[in-house]
Amino acid sequence: MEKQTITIYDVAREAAVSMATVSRVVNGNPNVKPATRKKVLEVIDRLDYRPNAVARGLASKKTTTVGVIIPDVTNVYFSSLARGIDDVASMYKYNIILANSDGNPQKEAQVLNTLLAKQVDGIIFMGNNLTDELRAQFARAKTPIVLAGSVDAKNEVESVHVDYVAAVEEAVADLINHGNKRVAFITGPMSDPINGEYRLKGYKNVLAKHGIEYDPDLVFETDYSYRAGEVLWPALASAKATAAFVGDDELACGVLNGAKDAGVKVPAEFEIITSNNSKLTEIVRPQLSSITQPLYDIGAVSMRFLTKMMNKDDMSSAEKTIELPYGYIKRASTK
Amino acid sequence: MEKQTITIYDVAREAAVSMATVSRVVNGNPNVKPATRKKVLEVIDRLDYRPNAVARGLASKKTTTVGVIIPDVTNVYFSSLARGIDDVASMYKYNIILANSDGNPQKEAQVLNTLLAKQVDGIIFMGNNLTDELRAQFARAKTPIVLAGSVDAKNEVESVHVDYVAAVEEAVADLINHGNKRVAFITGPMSDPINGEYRLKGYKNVLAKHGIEYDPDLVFETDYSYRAGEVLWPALASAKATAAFVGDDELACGVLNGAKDAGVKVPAEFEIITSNNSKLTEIVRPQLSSITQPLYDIGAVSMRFLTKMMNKDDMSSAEKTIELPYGYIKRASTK
DNA sequence: CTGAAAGCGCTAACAG
DNA sequence: CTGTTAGCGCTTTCAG
Repeated sequence: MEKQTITIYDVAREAAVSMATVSRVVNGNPNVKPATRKKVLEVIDRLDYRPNAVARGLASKKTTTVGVIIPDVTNVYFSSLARGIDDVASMYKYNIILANSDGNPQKEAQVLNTLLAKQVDGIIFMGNNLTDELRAQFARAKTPIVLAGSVDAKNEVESVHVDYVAAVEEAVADLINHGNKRVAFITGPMSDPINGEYRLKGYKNVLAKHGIEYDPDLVFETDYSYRAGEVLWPALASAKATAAFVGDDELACGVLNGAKDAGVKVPAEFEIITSNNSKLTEIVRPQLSSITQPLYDIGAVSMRFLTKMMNKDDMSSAEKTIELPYGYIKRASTK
Repeated sequence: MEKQTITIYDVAREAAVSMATVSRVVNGNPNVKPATRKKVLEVIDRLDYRPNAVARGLASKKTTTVGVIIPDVTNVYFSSLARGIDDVASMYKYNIILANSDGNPQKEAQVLNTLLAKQVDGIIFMGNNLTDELRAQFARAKTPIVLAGSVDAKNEVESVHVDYVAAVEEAVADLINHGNKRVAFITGPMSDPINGEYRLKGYKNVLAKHGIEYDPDLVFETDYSYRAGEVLWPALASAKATAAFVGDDELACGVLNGAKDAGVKVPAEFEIITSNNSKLTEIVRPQLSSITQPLYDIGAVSMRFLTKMMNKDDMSSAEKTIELPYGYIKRASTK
């Protein structure tokens, strides 16, 4: 019942060379005579030798694995990022340790700790709200970190995302150009700077640009759920909103269905623009017009960025923030 | 610029004890005098010492990380399982290395290899179709493995899932009881035994039980996509189907919308039952009746199962297969 | 209850 | 081009 692990030493003995040589061929070091390389390779194959990555990690101080902190894999927004991350990670021979945090600062801190204990070479963080404590922990850790699809309000840690301000400006401007004077602003928690800072700023900007006064009654802060949107209609109606910008697709589907269930015609009587262009936007009827974000790419670029940071210790020259282009797709929920 | 890592040795020196003692307190070994424990703890705290999990892994031959092979995190079915897995994993102090395989046998084999190289303590595999080669690789590896929400047609590998045969029987029986004589069977690839073997068997069973002849024209093998379902209506119509069992929610949404767009009334003229009860079922109109599977629980139970396997080497007594109960929820897409 | 010492399997100088 | 020799940081007997 023993777990007869065969080691580099076994290979060395069988091939009648030193461990160093075996190590060299395993790591593709060119300084090995083709003949001996061939011999070693044969033995490796015969013995079915598989290098122990843990030992290698201890000796080389590199684990070729990166930690990924995600609020919830079940959320398509984040899982899309995660997919992008994993794809380029494996492209660069890295593996991903995935940990759900529920956006809970306590869990995030805890997870970050075990990730560091496991000696990950880098970390990708997705989270709505970067607390000061966490930022401090990041600073202390000498491990490269990048925020994916998230922002650091204080801009201290590197990140990749889209220009949320501009995206919202464009969306809301469209709504206003359709004649809407009262456009609702519906998002998740304002504690997330994406909502409370950038998107809101964009919203206010366009309003000002069009000489419309900002009315707090048109701002709805909810959580990111279908249900939250579904029950929102009465409130929207009494606020006399005739259109809405929504910060999340699931939430938008709820708003849409809530309105429809109340007999409201979309887009004739009420227009909706959502933010993530996930599959949901095409599944509901009418299909939702949406800001488009290159979710997969944000993940992919984040990981690519991280690989660069993990290679050179000198990143001083590079920008801390990478902004990817957003877009807009018109569907049937707007005129 | 140096990465001043502080080790167990530093702690030992500062606390004026041996490494062994430090190790004991770190690992909660009771054989330490409270006084010395306290002293060590203080030093650990003062030095901000964090045990190196890699070194620990090498010495103890346990990494407290398990590998998770998933077709695509972006798919809600699988990400739900993954969430369940991660939650109980972290409950047991394990971390997850998550790797996407796209259900591609080659990638699966490759990923499995690197997972083993990284000395994971166990593996959870989600995949549609377990090839013989992979099964062989599993057998060779001395690492515990369990299939989550997936089946091994040959029943050699431990797994947890629902009774697919019975679930489909129930769903289709319901449709037949509503007077439907021609019920379509729409699923993803038949190469997945869940579809080609279990579900299809369930479908045929009920048909037989109700004296209805099996008609291959009513069987639609597509891929798991919204689009695939959307374009299916013409074929369904010409096959004279009046109801359908669908093996995937996204696919079902496509079928539903395709039918609706063709002016078909659901459920009056066409009934639909889908299989995974994901959020999608509640977002479309009419909402979809669905078989319910405890996805999160399947993941959670799989991981729990795995922890048991990782602890005792003796698993001979236990069942290889854990079957979780499925359910059925009636919504508006059936009469 | 505590310490000494031998590795875990591999990489990385450093010689040659 | 190849071998020797130290470790990497921690766990784990084995003594005492």
